[in-house]
Amino acid sequence: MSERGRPRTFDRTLALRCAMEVFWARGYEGASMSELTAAMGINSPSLYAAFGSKEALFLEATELYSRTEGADIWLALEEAPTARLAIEQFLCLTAKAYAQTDRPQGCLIALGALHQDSSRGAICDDLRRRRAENHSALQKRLERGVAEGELPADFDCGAAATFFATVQHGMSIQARDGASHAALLATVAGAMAAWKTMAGIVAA
Amino acid sequence: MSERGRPRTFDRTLALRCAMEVFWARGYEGASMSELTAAMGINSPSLYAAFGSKEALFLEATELYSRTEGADIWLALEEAPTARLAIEQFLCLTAKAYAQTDRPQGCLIALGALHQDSSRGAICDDLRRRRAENHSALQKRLERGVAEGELPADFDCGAAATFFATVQHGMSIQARDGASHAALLATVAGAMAAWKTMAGIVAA
DNA sequence: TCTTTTCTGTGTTGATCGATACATAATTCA
DNA sequence: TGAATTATGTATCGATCAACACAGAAAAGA
Repeated sequence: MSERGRPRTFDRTLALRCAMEVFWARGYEGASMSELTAAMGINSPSLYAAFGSKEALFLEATELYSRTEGADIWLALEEAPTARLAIEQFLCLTAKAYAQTDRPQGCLIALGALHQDSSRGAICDDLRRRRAENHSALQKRLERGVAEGELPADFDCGAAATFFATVQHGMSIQARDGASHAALLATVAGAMAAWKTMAGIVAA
Repeated sequence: MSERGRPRTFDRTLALRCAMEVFWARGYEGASMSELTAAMGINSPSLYAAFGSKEALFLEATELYSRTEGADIWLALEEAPTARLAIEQFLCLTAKAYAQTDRPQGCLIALGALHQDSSRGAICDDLRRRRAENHSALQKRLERGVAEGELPADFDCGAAATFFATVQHGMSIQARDGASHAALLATVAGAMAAWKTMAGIVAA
């Protein structure tokens, strides 16, 4: 915990947030070191001293993204009184977040590194793991709905979680195409229209 | 139509198909010239003589992709007897295509260039235009369903087209995560579960 | 004050990027 | 056959990539 040596002249967390925005807008390999250092307001050696490598910086940036940008969405999923409201809140908050124009559109975790490359397997694996965690969170919330009697016992929580996660991923591409909040809500409405049938048919 | 000069020693169409697969797997900027020339079996000057530039090659590759890989999906959309079957076929054929393991997973047009960059606006614009065309094709098929009395007059064809197009885009990411055919069909089932509600609520 | 430690800015590294110069080979036209 | 034309292979081009060497600057401990 000592502070020997020359102190850092930049805010590490703030610099990380700037890096996150660059990765968010450009993707992992689309973000060049010069673009990153320019956005962070530091020189390349300072970046490497503070974060290790471009790859390590990206992993820290996605971790920050998960903790900040995605927090309210996944919190709402847990705290909504019913599974149906949980999914609806989850999708509506996604639509709201993806439509904001003061930041990159869509999701860093969904779009950050879709093209596998031998040299960046760790990046792809990390994002894939986070997407799998999101799917798991959806599935668990649905299973809670089953346990609480809201959904029928034979409701296929895994398949439903896959569907809603896929809709959210599609919304990232939709947002990248410049979709408005209203257009994203049209997708949400479509996804929620499936709810009644999914829960009902199995129950009937 | 003359054939003056030394004849080309490679099959231009075959080389283009190889380039298409590289772009499909790696994305536009993820595909390097050395990777492209290796896959095409030619040297860099031959590539530039035959196609002009990396950007022009990509545009030709996406055109080939549209005409070949996507053809049956969009043909089924037009030829299905009802709008409902058209959408179902559209999604089922998508699931089948995206799950094939002998080619890259997901859609080249959906995933080819998601990260806007000043130096490749033409690429993004072209793919965005093709995605908009796909949305338009879905909307027109739904409007035909309205005209033919299958769907209520006030059915929101634009919103529904947005929803189904978004589901298809999400399936590209799902496929990139290694989803099986069955997993993709779970998403299709979810999307089709929305149909009854979407058509019914408006009609009621 | 002096040593140690850590950070900063300049400048540069080898590798790779997309794209070509150039000489040669292979074909058509005259 | 010879001139014109086009493709091929080798060998690069300048620019940019991610990453780092190095010397000087700024702090703490002695």
